Amino acid sequence: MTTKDLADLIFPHVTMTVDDLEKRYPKRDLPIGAEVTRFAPSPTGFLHTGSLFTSLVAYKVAKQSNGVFYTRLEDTDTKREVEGSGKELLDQLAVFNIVPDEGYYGDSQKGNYGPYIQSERADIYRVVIKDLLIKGKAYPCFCTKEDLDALRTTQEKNHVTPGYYRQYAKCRLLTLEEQIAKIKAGVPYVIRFRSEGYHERKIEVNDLVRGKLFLSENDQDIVIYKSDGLPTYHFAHLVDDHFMHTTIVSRGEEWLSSLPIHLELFSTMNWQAPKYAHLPVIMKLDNGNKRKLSKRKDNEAAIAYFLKEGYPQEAILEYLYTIANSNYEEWHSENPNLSFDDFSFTFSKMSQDGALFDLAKLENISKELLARYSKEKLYDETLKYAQIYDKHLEEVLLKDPTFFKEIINIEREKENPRKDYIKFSEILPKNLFFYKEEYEEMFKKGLPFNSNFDKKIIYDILNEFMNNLNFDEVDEQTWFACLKSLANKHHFAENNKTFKANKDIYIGHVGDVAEMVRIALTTSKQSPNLYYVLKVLGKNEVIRRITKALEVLK
RNA sequence: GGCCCAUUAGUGGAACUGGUUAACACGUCUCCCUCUCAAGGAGAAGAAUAGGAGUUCGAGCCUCCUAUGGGUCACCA
Repeated sequence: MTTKDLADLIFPHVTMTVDDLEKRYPKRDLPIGAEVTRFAPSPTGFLHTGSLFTSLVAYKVAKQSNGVFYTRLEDTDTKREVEGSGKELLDQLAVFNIVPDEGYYGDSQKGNYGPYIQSERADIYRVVIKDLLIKGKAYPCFCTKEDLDALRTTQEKNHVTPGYYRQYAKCRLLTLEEQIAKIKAGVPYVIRFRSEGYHERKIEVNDLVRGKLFLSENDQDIVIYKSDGLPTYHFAHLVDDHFMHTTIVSRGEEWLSSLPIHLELFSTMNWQAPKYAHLPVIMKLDNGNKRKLSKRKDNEAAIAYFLKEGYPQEAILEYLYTIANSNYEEWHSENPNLSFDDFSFTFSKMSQDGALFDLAKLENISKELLARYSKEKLYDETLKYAQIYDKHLEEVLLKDPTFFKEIINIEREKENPRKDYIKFSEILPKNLFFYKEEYEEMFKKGLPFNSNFDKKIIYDILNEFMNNLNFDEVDEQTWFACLKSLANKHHFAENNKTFKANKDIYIGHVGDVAEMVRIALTTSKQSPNLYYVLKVLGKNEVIRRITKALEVLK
C-alpha cells in the first residue's frame, strides 16, 4: 500500500497533475513592478464598508502599478450563501468605479485564469489535494463533530492549546491500511493538511502594513477539503492565489493570525507566497467602547446605507482614502484639482490601528465636494440618485430641470460657494419653498412673523416692497440699497450697528425687514440670499406670494 | 484563557535612522463680516504621547512590566 493507492481511492477520476495546472495557468506577462491584486468576497450579504475599503486598496494598488485587479467569488460556504448577493456585491463595487480587469462580474466571468467562482474550481483543488495526498502531506480524517468536541473539552481542561495537531491528531496516526479500509467502509471523512510546524517556533514574516512580525509556526492539521467536496478558505487561498498569480493579498487584519497556516501551505507546495497586506478594520464607538463595525447593529456597516442616504460615492471614497493613507488629506489640499485617482497610495503610510468611523468627517468631505460641483453636474448626480432611491425627487427633477438648476445654482460656481448640502437627499427638502404646491402647504402652517412688530407695519412694508419690485432691472447692490431705504422710511435702521447705537430712534433694522420679505416668500426665517430667491421665483410669483401674505396680515 | 496586533487632544492622525515650545485636518467654542442661513476671515480651548520602570547626555520613538482596546483560536470566510 502506498499513498498513491490512497490518493487514487479518494480521487479516482483526477488524472491531471499540478504540472498540468501550471501549464494551463502560466505566469502573467506584466511589466516589472506591476502588482496583481484581488477582491475575493463571499456571497453572504451586502457590501460591507470594510470590504469596500479593502477592495479600494487592492484596486488602487493594481491600477497605480499598471497591474491587474481581479475579483473572485469565494462561495465555498454553501450554508451561508445568500442568493444573489454575489451580483449585488459587484454591482455596488461598480457604483464606486471599482471594476475588475478580469474575474467574476456578478453575472459573467472574464479572464484566462478562471473559473473565478470557487465552487466551479472543485476539480482544480482536487488535483492539488491529490498531490498532497501522494506526498503524504495530507490525510483523511474520520473524526466526527463529537470527537472533536470531546478533544477540545479535554484540552481545555488540561490547559493545553486546543486544536487538531500532533499527538492530538488521532487520524494522522492511522496507517494507510486503516485509512483505506475506513474509506472503503464508507466512513465519512475530510482531508487534513499534515503540518510539520511547531507552535513553539517563531517565524519571521513581513507584512506590507505592519512590517516585520514574529509569529508562531502553524502546527494545526487544518481541514483543507470539506466533506461536501469543497475546499476551506485556507486551501482555496493557496491554490487560487497561486494559479491566478496574485502578487499582493490585501485583506482584513482578522486574517493575520492564520497567516502562518498559509505560509506553511505555500512552502509545502514549494510555491512562492504572495506579499501580504493586513488592513486595519474600521471600528465604531459604542458606549465608549471601540468595536468592529457590525453588520447587524450598525447602519454604517452597509455601504448601501450611505448610498441610500445620498452621500455621493466620490465622498465615500475620499473619506476612505483619508483613513487609508494619512497623507491623503494633505495631498488633496495641495492638489485641489486632482482626483484621488492621481494620488499614489502606499502601504507604509497606512495606520495599523482600526480607525473609528467618523461620520462628521464624511459629512465635511461630502459638503465640500457637493459645493464644488457645477450646477449641471449636481443636477445629473442628483438625478442619478433620485432614479434609484427617490421617485418623487426624480419627478421634480425631470419636470423642470432648468428651474431646479436655477435653485441649486444660487451662489454656486464661485470662489467660496454655498455649502448647504451634505447629501443629495437634503437638496429638495431645503428648497421646497421654491415650488408652488409645496409653498401652499407650508403657507397653511402659518407665517412666523416676528410678533415684536405691529402687523400693520409689516403689512405696509410688504405692500410697498411689492409695489416697487426692481430686482429684475438692477444688480444685487442696488437692490439691497433700495431695501435699505425702504427700511429707513419705516424707521428701521440701515444696519444692525446703527440700530444698536440708536435703539430709541429705530424700531428695528434692515435685517428685520429682510426677514419679513423672506417669511412672506419662503414661510421660513432662513433661506439663501434674498435677491437670488426673488430672481428664481420671478416677478409674478413674488407678487402672488406677497399678496397671499398680506391677506393674512389684514 | 493561550497567542498575535495596537495604544499620540472628542475624531483621523504628523513628528526624518531617539535631539529643543508634540504638526495638520475634522469637530467644539469665541469674535468679525453678513439681510437670515450656508459660507468666509481671525482667534481660543483641548495631549506632559495609556501607566510604571529601564537604556541614554537626551525617548512619543529602543527594552521590560502592567493596563486598556482589537483580532484569532470551526468541515465560516
